[in-house]
Amino acid sequence: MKISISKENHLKAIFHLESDHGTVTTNELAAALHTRPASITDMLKKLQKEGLVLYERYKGFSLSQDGKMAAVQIIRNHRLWECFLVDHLDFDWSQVHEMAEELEHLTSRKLIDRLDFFLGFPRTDPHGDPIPDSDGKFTRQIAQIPLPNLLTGKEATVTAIRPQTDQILELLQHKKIKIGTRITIRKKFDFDDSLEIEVDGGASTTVSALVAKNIYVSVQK
Amino acid sequence: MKISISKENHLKAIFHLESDHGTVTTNELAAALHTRPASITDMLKKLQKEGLVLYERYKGFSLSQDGKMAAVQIIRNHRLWECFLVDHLDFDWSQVHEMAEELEHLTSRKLIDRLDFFLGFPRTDPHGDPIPDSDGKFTRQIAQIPLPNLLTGKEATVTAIRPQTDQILELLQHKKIKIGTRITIRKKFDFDDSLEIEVDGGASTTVSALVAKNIYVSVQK
DNA sequence: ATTATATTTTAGGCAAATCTAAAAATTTAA
DNA sequence: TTAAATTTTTAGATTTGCCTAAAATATAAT
Ligand SMILES: [Mn+2]
Ligand SMILES: [Mn+2]
Ligand SMILES: [Mn+2]
Ligand SMILES: [Mn+2]
Repeated sequence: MKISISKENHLKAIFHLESDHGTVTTNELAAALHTRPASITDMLKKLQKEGLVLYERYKGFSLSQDGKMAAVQIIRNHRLWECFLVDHLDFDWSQVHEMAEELEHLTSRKLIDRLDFFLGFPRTDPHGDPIPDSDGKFTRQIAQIPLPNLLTGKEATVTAIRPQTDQILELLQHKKIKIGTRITIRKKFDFDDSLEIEVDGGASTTVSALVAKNIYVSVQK
Repeated sequence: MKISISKENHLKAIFHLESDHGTVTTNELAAALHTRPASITDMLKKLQKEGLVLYERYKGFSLSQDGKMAAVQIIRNHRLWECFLVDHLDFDWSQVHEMAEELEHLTSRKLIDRLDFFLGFPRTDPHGDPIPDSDGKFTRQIAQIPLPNLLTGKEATVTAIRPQTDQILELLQHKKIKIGTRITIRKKFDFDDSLEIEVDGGASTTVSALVAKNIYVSVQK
């Protein structure tokens, strides 16, 4: 009935890779989990026996419905704990991932549901990623676009940074940009695709095309 | 360097049994951990090799200084998480132990120290047990006595319930007695050693000798 | 002081999760 | 369409944490 921590990590990784590029391979999964392809094959056979993945040797694999549900639950745990760490223990988003990697495996369903209540049912984690509800349903996310696609002069809210590296975090922290920050593009420079932006209706600053591409914003709400 | 969850559980159990009756035996430890004596011997050999216990075959064993420090750290984690669960997630003390049993094994020292801060550096957990500080030092506890030893008419504060079973908790919950409750003995009945007590300066109630013996109180503070 | 009882340890095994090296299957390229 | 390269799987080990059954040791009772 209860899934081991290692199995949970495998299911979660499959889920993420599947969401990203529709399909997963043994090698990719091994890389994602810092393990070896042979170990993945071993684990896959066990997960299949438990009905958590559909697997045919040499042909590929994917999560079963049960596997998907299990994965989503862990992702929910992970993201809710990240909220707790950032909002209440005052960590910043670059630090919380590791800790959440452990916290996500706690087995009490009631604990996580109460935590959700305590946090006020947040809809996204500190990185802007959506948090599924207790039944595993992701609420429709508000449409988000990469910052370079935003029309000049139109105000928008930062909803995600992706991918989240320590380096971009450091840069954005310095420029006072985070999830929830309001941004308006003042000027687009065709020369290098850098942008001059206004941050929270105050000072202006310039970001490179690379930085801009990693910032996702939403014009609604 | 890092101690496995199972080893942490062993160290903690040894610590508790040692504190209780000064010494621990293989059988006791096996019972406490719901495992077999042979498994204890195996584990003891490993813990000795790592310098966490002092062990001589057939002669007995005890925690080394390192082992003691590790155990205290886990106990700190356990009790701080119990505080969080009761004070912020609104669980009651009978429910938190299991969850804390998992939470205590999280590896981030910084996490637990921030949690401590978030909680306001509590000195005892919801069961009245003392919480060591980040360096593993237990602050001197205020003197506590079993309720039957309290003088009639002298007001005191409930500081602990021991042992904590679900049954006594249920009873005390019904009578609105918990850690921090103020109690004054109004009458001691010699016939069965039951006590008539006043709870929080309000209504009076009667508790049996057995119940009274499990309630610890402090007159100071 | 023997003998009986209880405790503790060894011997041998098993399941989970990993690994390396080698074999098998698939995919890509010539 | 065969050969080469890549991917995936098997075979065989290892480590950790636990088990049962049997042997060793210590303790208690005649
Ligand atoms: Mn994890
Ligand atoms: Mn996240
Ligand atoms: Mn535990
Ligand atoms: Mn406690």
